[in-house]
Amino acid sequence: MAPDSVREQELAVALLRRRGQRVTPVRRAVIEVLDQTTEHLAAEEIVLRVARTVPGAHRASIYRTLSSLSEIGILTHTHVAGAGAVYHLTATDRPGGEAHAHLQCTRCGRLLDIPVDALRGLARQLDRDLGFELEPEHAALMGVCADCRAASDRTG
Amino acid sequence: MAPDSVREQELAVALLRRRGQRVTPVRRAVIEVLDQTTEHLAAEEIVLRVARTVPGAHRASIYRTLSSLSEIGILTHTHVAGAGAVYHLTATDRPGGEAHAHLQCTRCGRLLDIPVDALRGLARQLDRDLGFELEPEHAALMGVCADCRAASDRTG
DNA sequence: CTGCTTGCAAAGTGTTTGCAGGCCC
DNA sequence: GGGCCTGCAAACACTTTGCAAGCAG
Repeated sequence: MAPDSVREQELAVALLRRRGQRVTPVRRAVIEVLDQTTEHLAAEEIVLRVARTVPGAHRASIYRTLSSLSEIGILTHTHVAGAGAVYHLTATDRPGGEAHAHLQCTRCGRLLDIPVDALRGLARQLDRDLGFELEPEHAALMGVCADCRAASDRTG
Repeated sequence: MAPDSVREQELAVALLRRRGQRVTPVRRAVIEVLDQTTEHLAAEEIVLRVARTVPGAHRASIYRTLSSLSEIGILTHTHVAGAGAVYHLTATDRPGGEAHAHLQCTRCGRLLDIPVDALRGLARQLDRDLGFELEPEHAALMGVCADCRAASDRTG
């Protein structure tokens, strides 16, 4: 495991403590699982992976953990069509961990990341016009990805 | 019922026929329910309202209808956090039926409409950079609404 | 020790599916 | 009449909840 990862996990753990939350094996495991990937994992997938290090860990505890960690801001979750919520560590300075927004293809369901900067203009506009504070990381924009467009061009 | 509504429904029915789909009481009822409101209705709410005109209508049939009508393009659905999908008639020229995108508040869950024009610039950018065709009506952007921001300003 | 967290089981919500019969066209 | 749609019931996927025991601090 890269030193960066260890540091990342410790930061998260420290944040937990600072918020008066307890550091338990389940919580450590959830953080570790999410720290070991840049993917967006569904709760069920996290359950599976946590089971590898904490065999007894129960589904419900993990859901509760995901919820607590999201509240504190350690995790970010996005609701995607057809798959419930997906989770990832809130972006920090770790490599590949830049803040990003999400695009989802309505045809193939694939999830794409885009830099939050792409939404900066829109965010400013919504704030100015409606007083709405956009949370770009939380955004899930739907549409048709390049591959699926190409496919339908061929089909007619 | 306004003449506009009647015409709107007939357009939908005609479109159904044109696509070789059958026009049944359940389908008529679903279209009628959605035509009588500008709200975004959850499937379950549609089930309730359809029951008023077609008492025997079954949940499953209505879900299947919602899915068929969405495929044809008569309906548009948006996935919202914590409430599954919400449906509305695809925007046409009817009053209050302009195409719109959706904002959802992460605090209070409220759904706000914004004109699709607000996303025009972003859509162009995504198309140019990624070949991604944004479907603005399908978009559900998350953030904090003005009311909730005001509330948290007060609370600290 | 105190009480936040966990494990367990069951219920809850939202949606889908297989099948036989019914109705639209 | 042929076959798309419907009603029914059960299954499904995802998540939440009440409770007693356990462990972190």
